[in-house]
Order: sequence, then structure tokens, then C-alpha cells
Amino acid sequence: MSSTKKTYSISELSREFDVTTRSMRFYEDQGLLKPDRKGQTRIFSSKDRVRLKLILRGKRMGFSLAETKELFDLWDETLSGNEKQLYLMLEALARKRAQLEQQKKDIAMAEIEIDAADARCREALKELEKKKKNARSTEESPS
Amino acid sequence: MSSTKKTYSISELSREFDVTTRSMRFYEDQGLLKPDRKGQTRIFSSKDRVRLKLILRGKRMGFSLAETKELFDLWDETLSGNEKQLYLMLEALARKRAQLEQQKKDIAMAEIEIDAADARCREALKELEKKKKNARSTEESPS
DNA sequence: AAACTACTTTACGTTTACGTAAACTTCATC
DNA sequence: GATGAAGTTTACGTAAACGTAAAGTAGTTT
Repeated sequence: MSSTKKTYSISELSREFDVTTRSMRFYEDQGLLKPDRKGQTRIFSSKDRVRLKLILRGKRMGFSLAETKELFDLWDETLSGNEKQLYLMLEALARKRAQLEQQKKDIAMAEIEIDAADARCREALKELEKKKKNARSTEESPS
Repeated sequence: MSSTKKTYSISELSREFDVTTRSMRFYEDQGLLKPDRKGQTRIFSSKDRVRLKLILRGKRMGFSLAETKELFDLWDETLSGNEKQLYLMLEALARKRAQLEQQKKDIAMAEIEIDAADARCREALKELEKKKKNARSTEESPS
């Protein structure tokens, strides 16, 4: 039933996601990743791979490691399956959804402002072009 | 021509945007806000108000103060109006747009995953309900 | 066996974004 | 003129998220 049994070394994942090994060890320290060990060396599962991807996405969205860890932990507890945990998870999901909504609004506003700024820049450039033209034509017909 | 000449006190803006006065002074320290002074006390303009709003929005989107300041500075230089600055600004705007695109993708992915998690939770709850029912019906007919 | 490569732990350093306390000054109010 | 509220500077403290050696291990190549 388990479709993806592949494992990964630390440098493998580090290269794939362009994150330092130092960071990955730090994420493990903080309880966000839980690689197996073969002697000393870390063996990352595809579950770890997914989690790493989620960590990085979270970062891009402005989430702290602690916030991301909270979700991970909650999800793990949820899998253990008692009713209370399930309801807590549903609430957490609803809060995240609200957060995403706020971010979408923020992004939409930012886009509007970027478009406006862009337009103003292009206007200013046009103005400069005009002035150049004028300068040239007065050159061509000197006093 | 200047439509909004209102000014604000530090506590006024602090309340409006729910940010501490300490933070606002810090933003000033970092060169993100430039309130006038009347003796010692800071007088914030509507330009400062807009900037504060942008700072906070930036934070929600995961931007550092330094990144936000870079944009502010670039925009100020752009207003002074030479051609090179205008082109630099257009490039910066393009980069920001790309960043926003990535964030939109991240959010979309997060939404998909949240929906999936939500569905799995509800499924699990249904399963628990079934089990409860079964338990009750076996109670009603004891050995 | 020596060298190289990848990996490890330990531990101190750094930057960012503030919190918090201490000790003023201004200004309005009682 | 004492009190209180809102503001100020100065300065030390802190949590998060790593960076950066320092020194050792484990396996592989020459």
C-alpha cells in the first residue's frame, strides 16, 4: 500500500530545495523533521521530504517555524484519531484559511499598487523622451 | 493640490493599526518612517500613515523591514526623476510581481492541502459516529 | 595507508524585530 | 503647584533562524 518508499540523504534534499544542511539540522532540532539514523547519518523519508517542502512554502508565506510545527504536531495527533483532536484540527484549518484570505487581500492590494507605480514610471519616461526630442530639435536649428 | 494634509500623533496611528509605539519608533530608527518634530514629539504625516500601512502589509506577506525599506528608498529616488532610476524601479517592480506570483501559487497549494485535510477530518469523524452507533445497538441487546 | 568526501556534534556568533525598564520633559487638569 | 497622561531618550534584554568555525567519524578512492 505504501507507494513511495524512497529515502534521501541530507545533501540530496539540500540540493533539491536549495536549503543548507545547517538549516535542515536546525529544523530537525526544532522537531519539524524526524529522519531515521543509520549509525550517525540521517536517512530522510519521503514524508520528511514533503514536510521540508511545506516548511519552505510556509516560510515564503511568512509563517514561523513554530507555526508550521504547530500544524505538523496537530496533524500527527489528529491521525491518532480521537474526536477532540479532530475538532481541534478543523478549527486550526479554519484559522489558516482565514489567514490565507487575508494574505490574498494583501497580495491583491500590493498588485494594484505595483501596477499604479509601473504606470507612473512609464509616464515619467515618456515625459523624459519628449524633453529629449525638444532638446534635439532646438539643436538642429541653432540661433 | 495636496489633498490630505492631516497629521497624526504616535499613539493615534499606534491604535489605528494596532502596533506598539515602540515598533513605530523602531521603524523610524530604521529609516522607514520620517515624522516631523514639534520640539520632541513626533508629528506623522499622511505619507507616514500610508508607509506604516505598507510596512504592516509587507510583514503579513513575509517581507523584512529591509526589503520594504529598499522599495521605499527606490521610490523616493525614482521621484527625483532621472532615467536610470526609473528603469531600476521598473525592474524592482517586475521582481516584486514575480514574488507575488510565487506567493499566489504557494497560497493556492496551501488551500488545496487544507481542503484535503478538512475532508479527511470529516471522514474520520463520520467513521467515529458509525462506531458509536454500533456500540449503542449492541448495548440495547445484551447477551 | 593517505587522502578525499560526506557527514556528524558541539558551541559560540549574528541579524532581525522588537520588549521592557529607568529616568526624563511637556502639557493639561485639579 | 502637585498630579497624571502622553511623550521622549538611553540602554540593556530576548527569541527566532540560522551562519560559521572546530574537531571528529565513516566510508571510498588512489
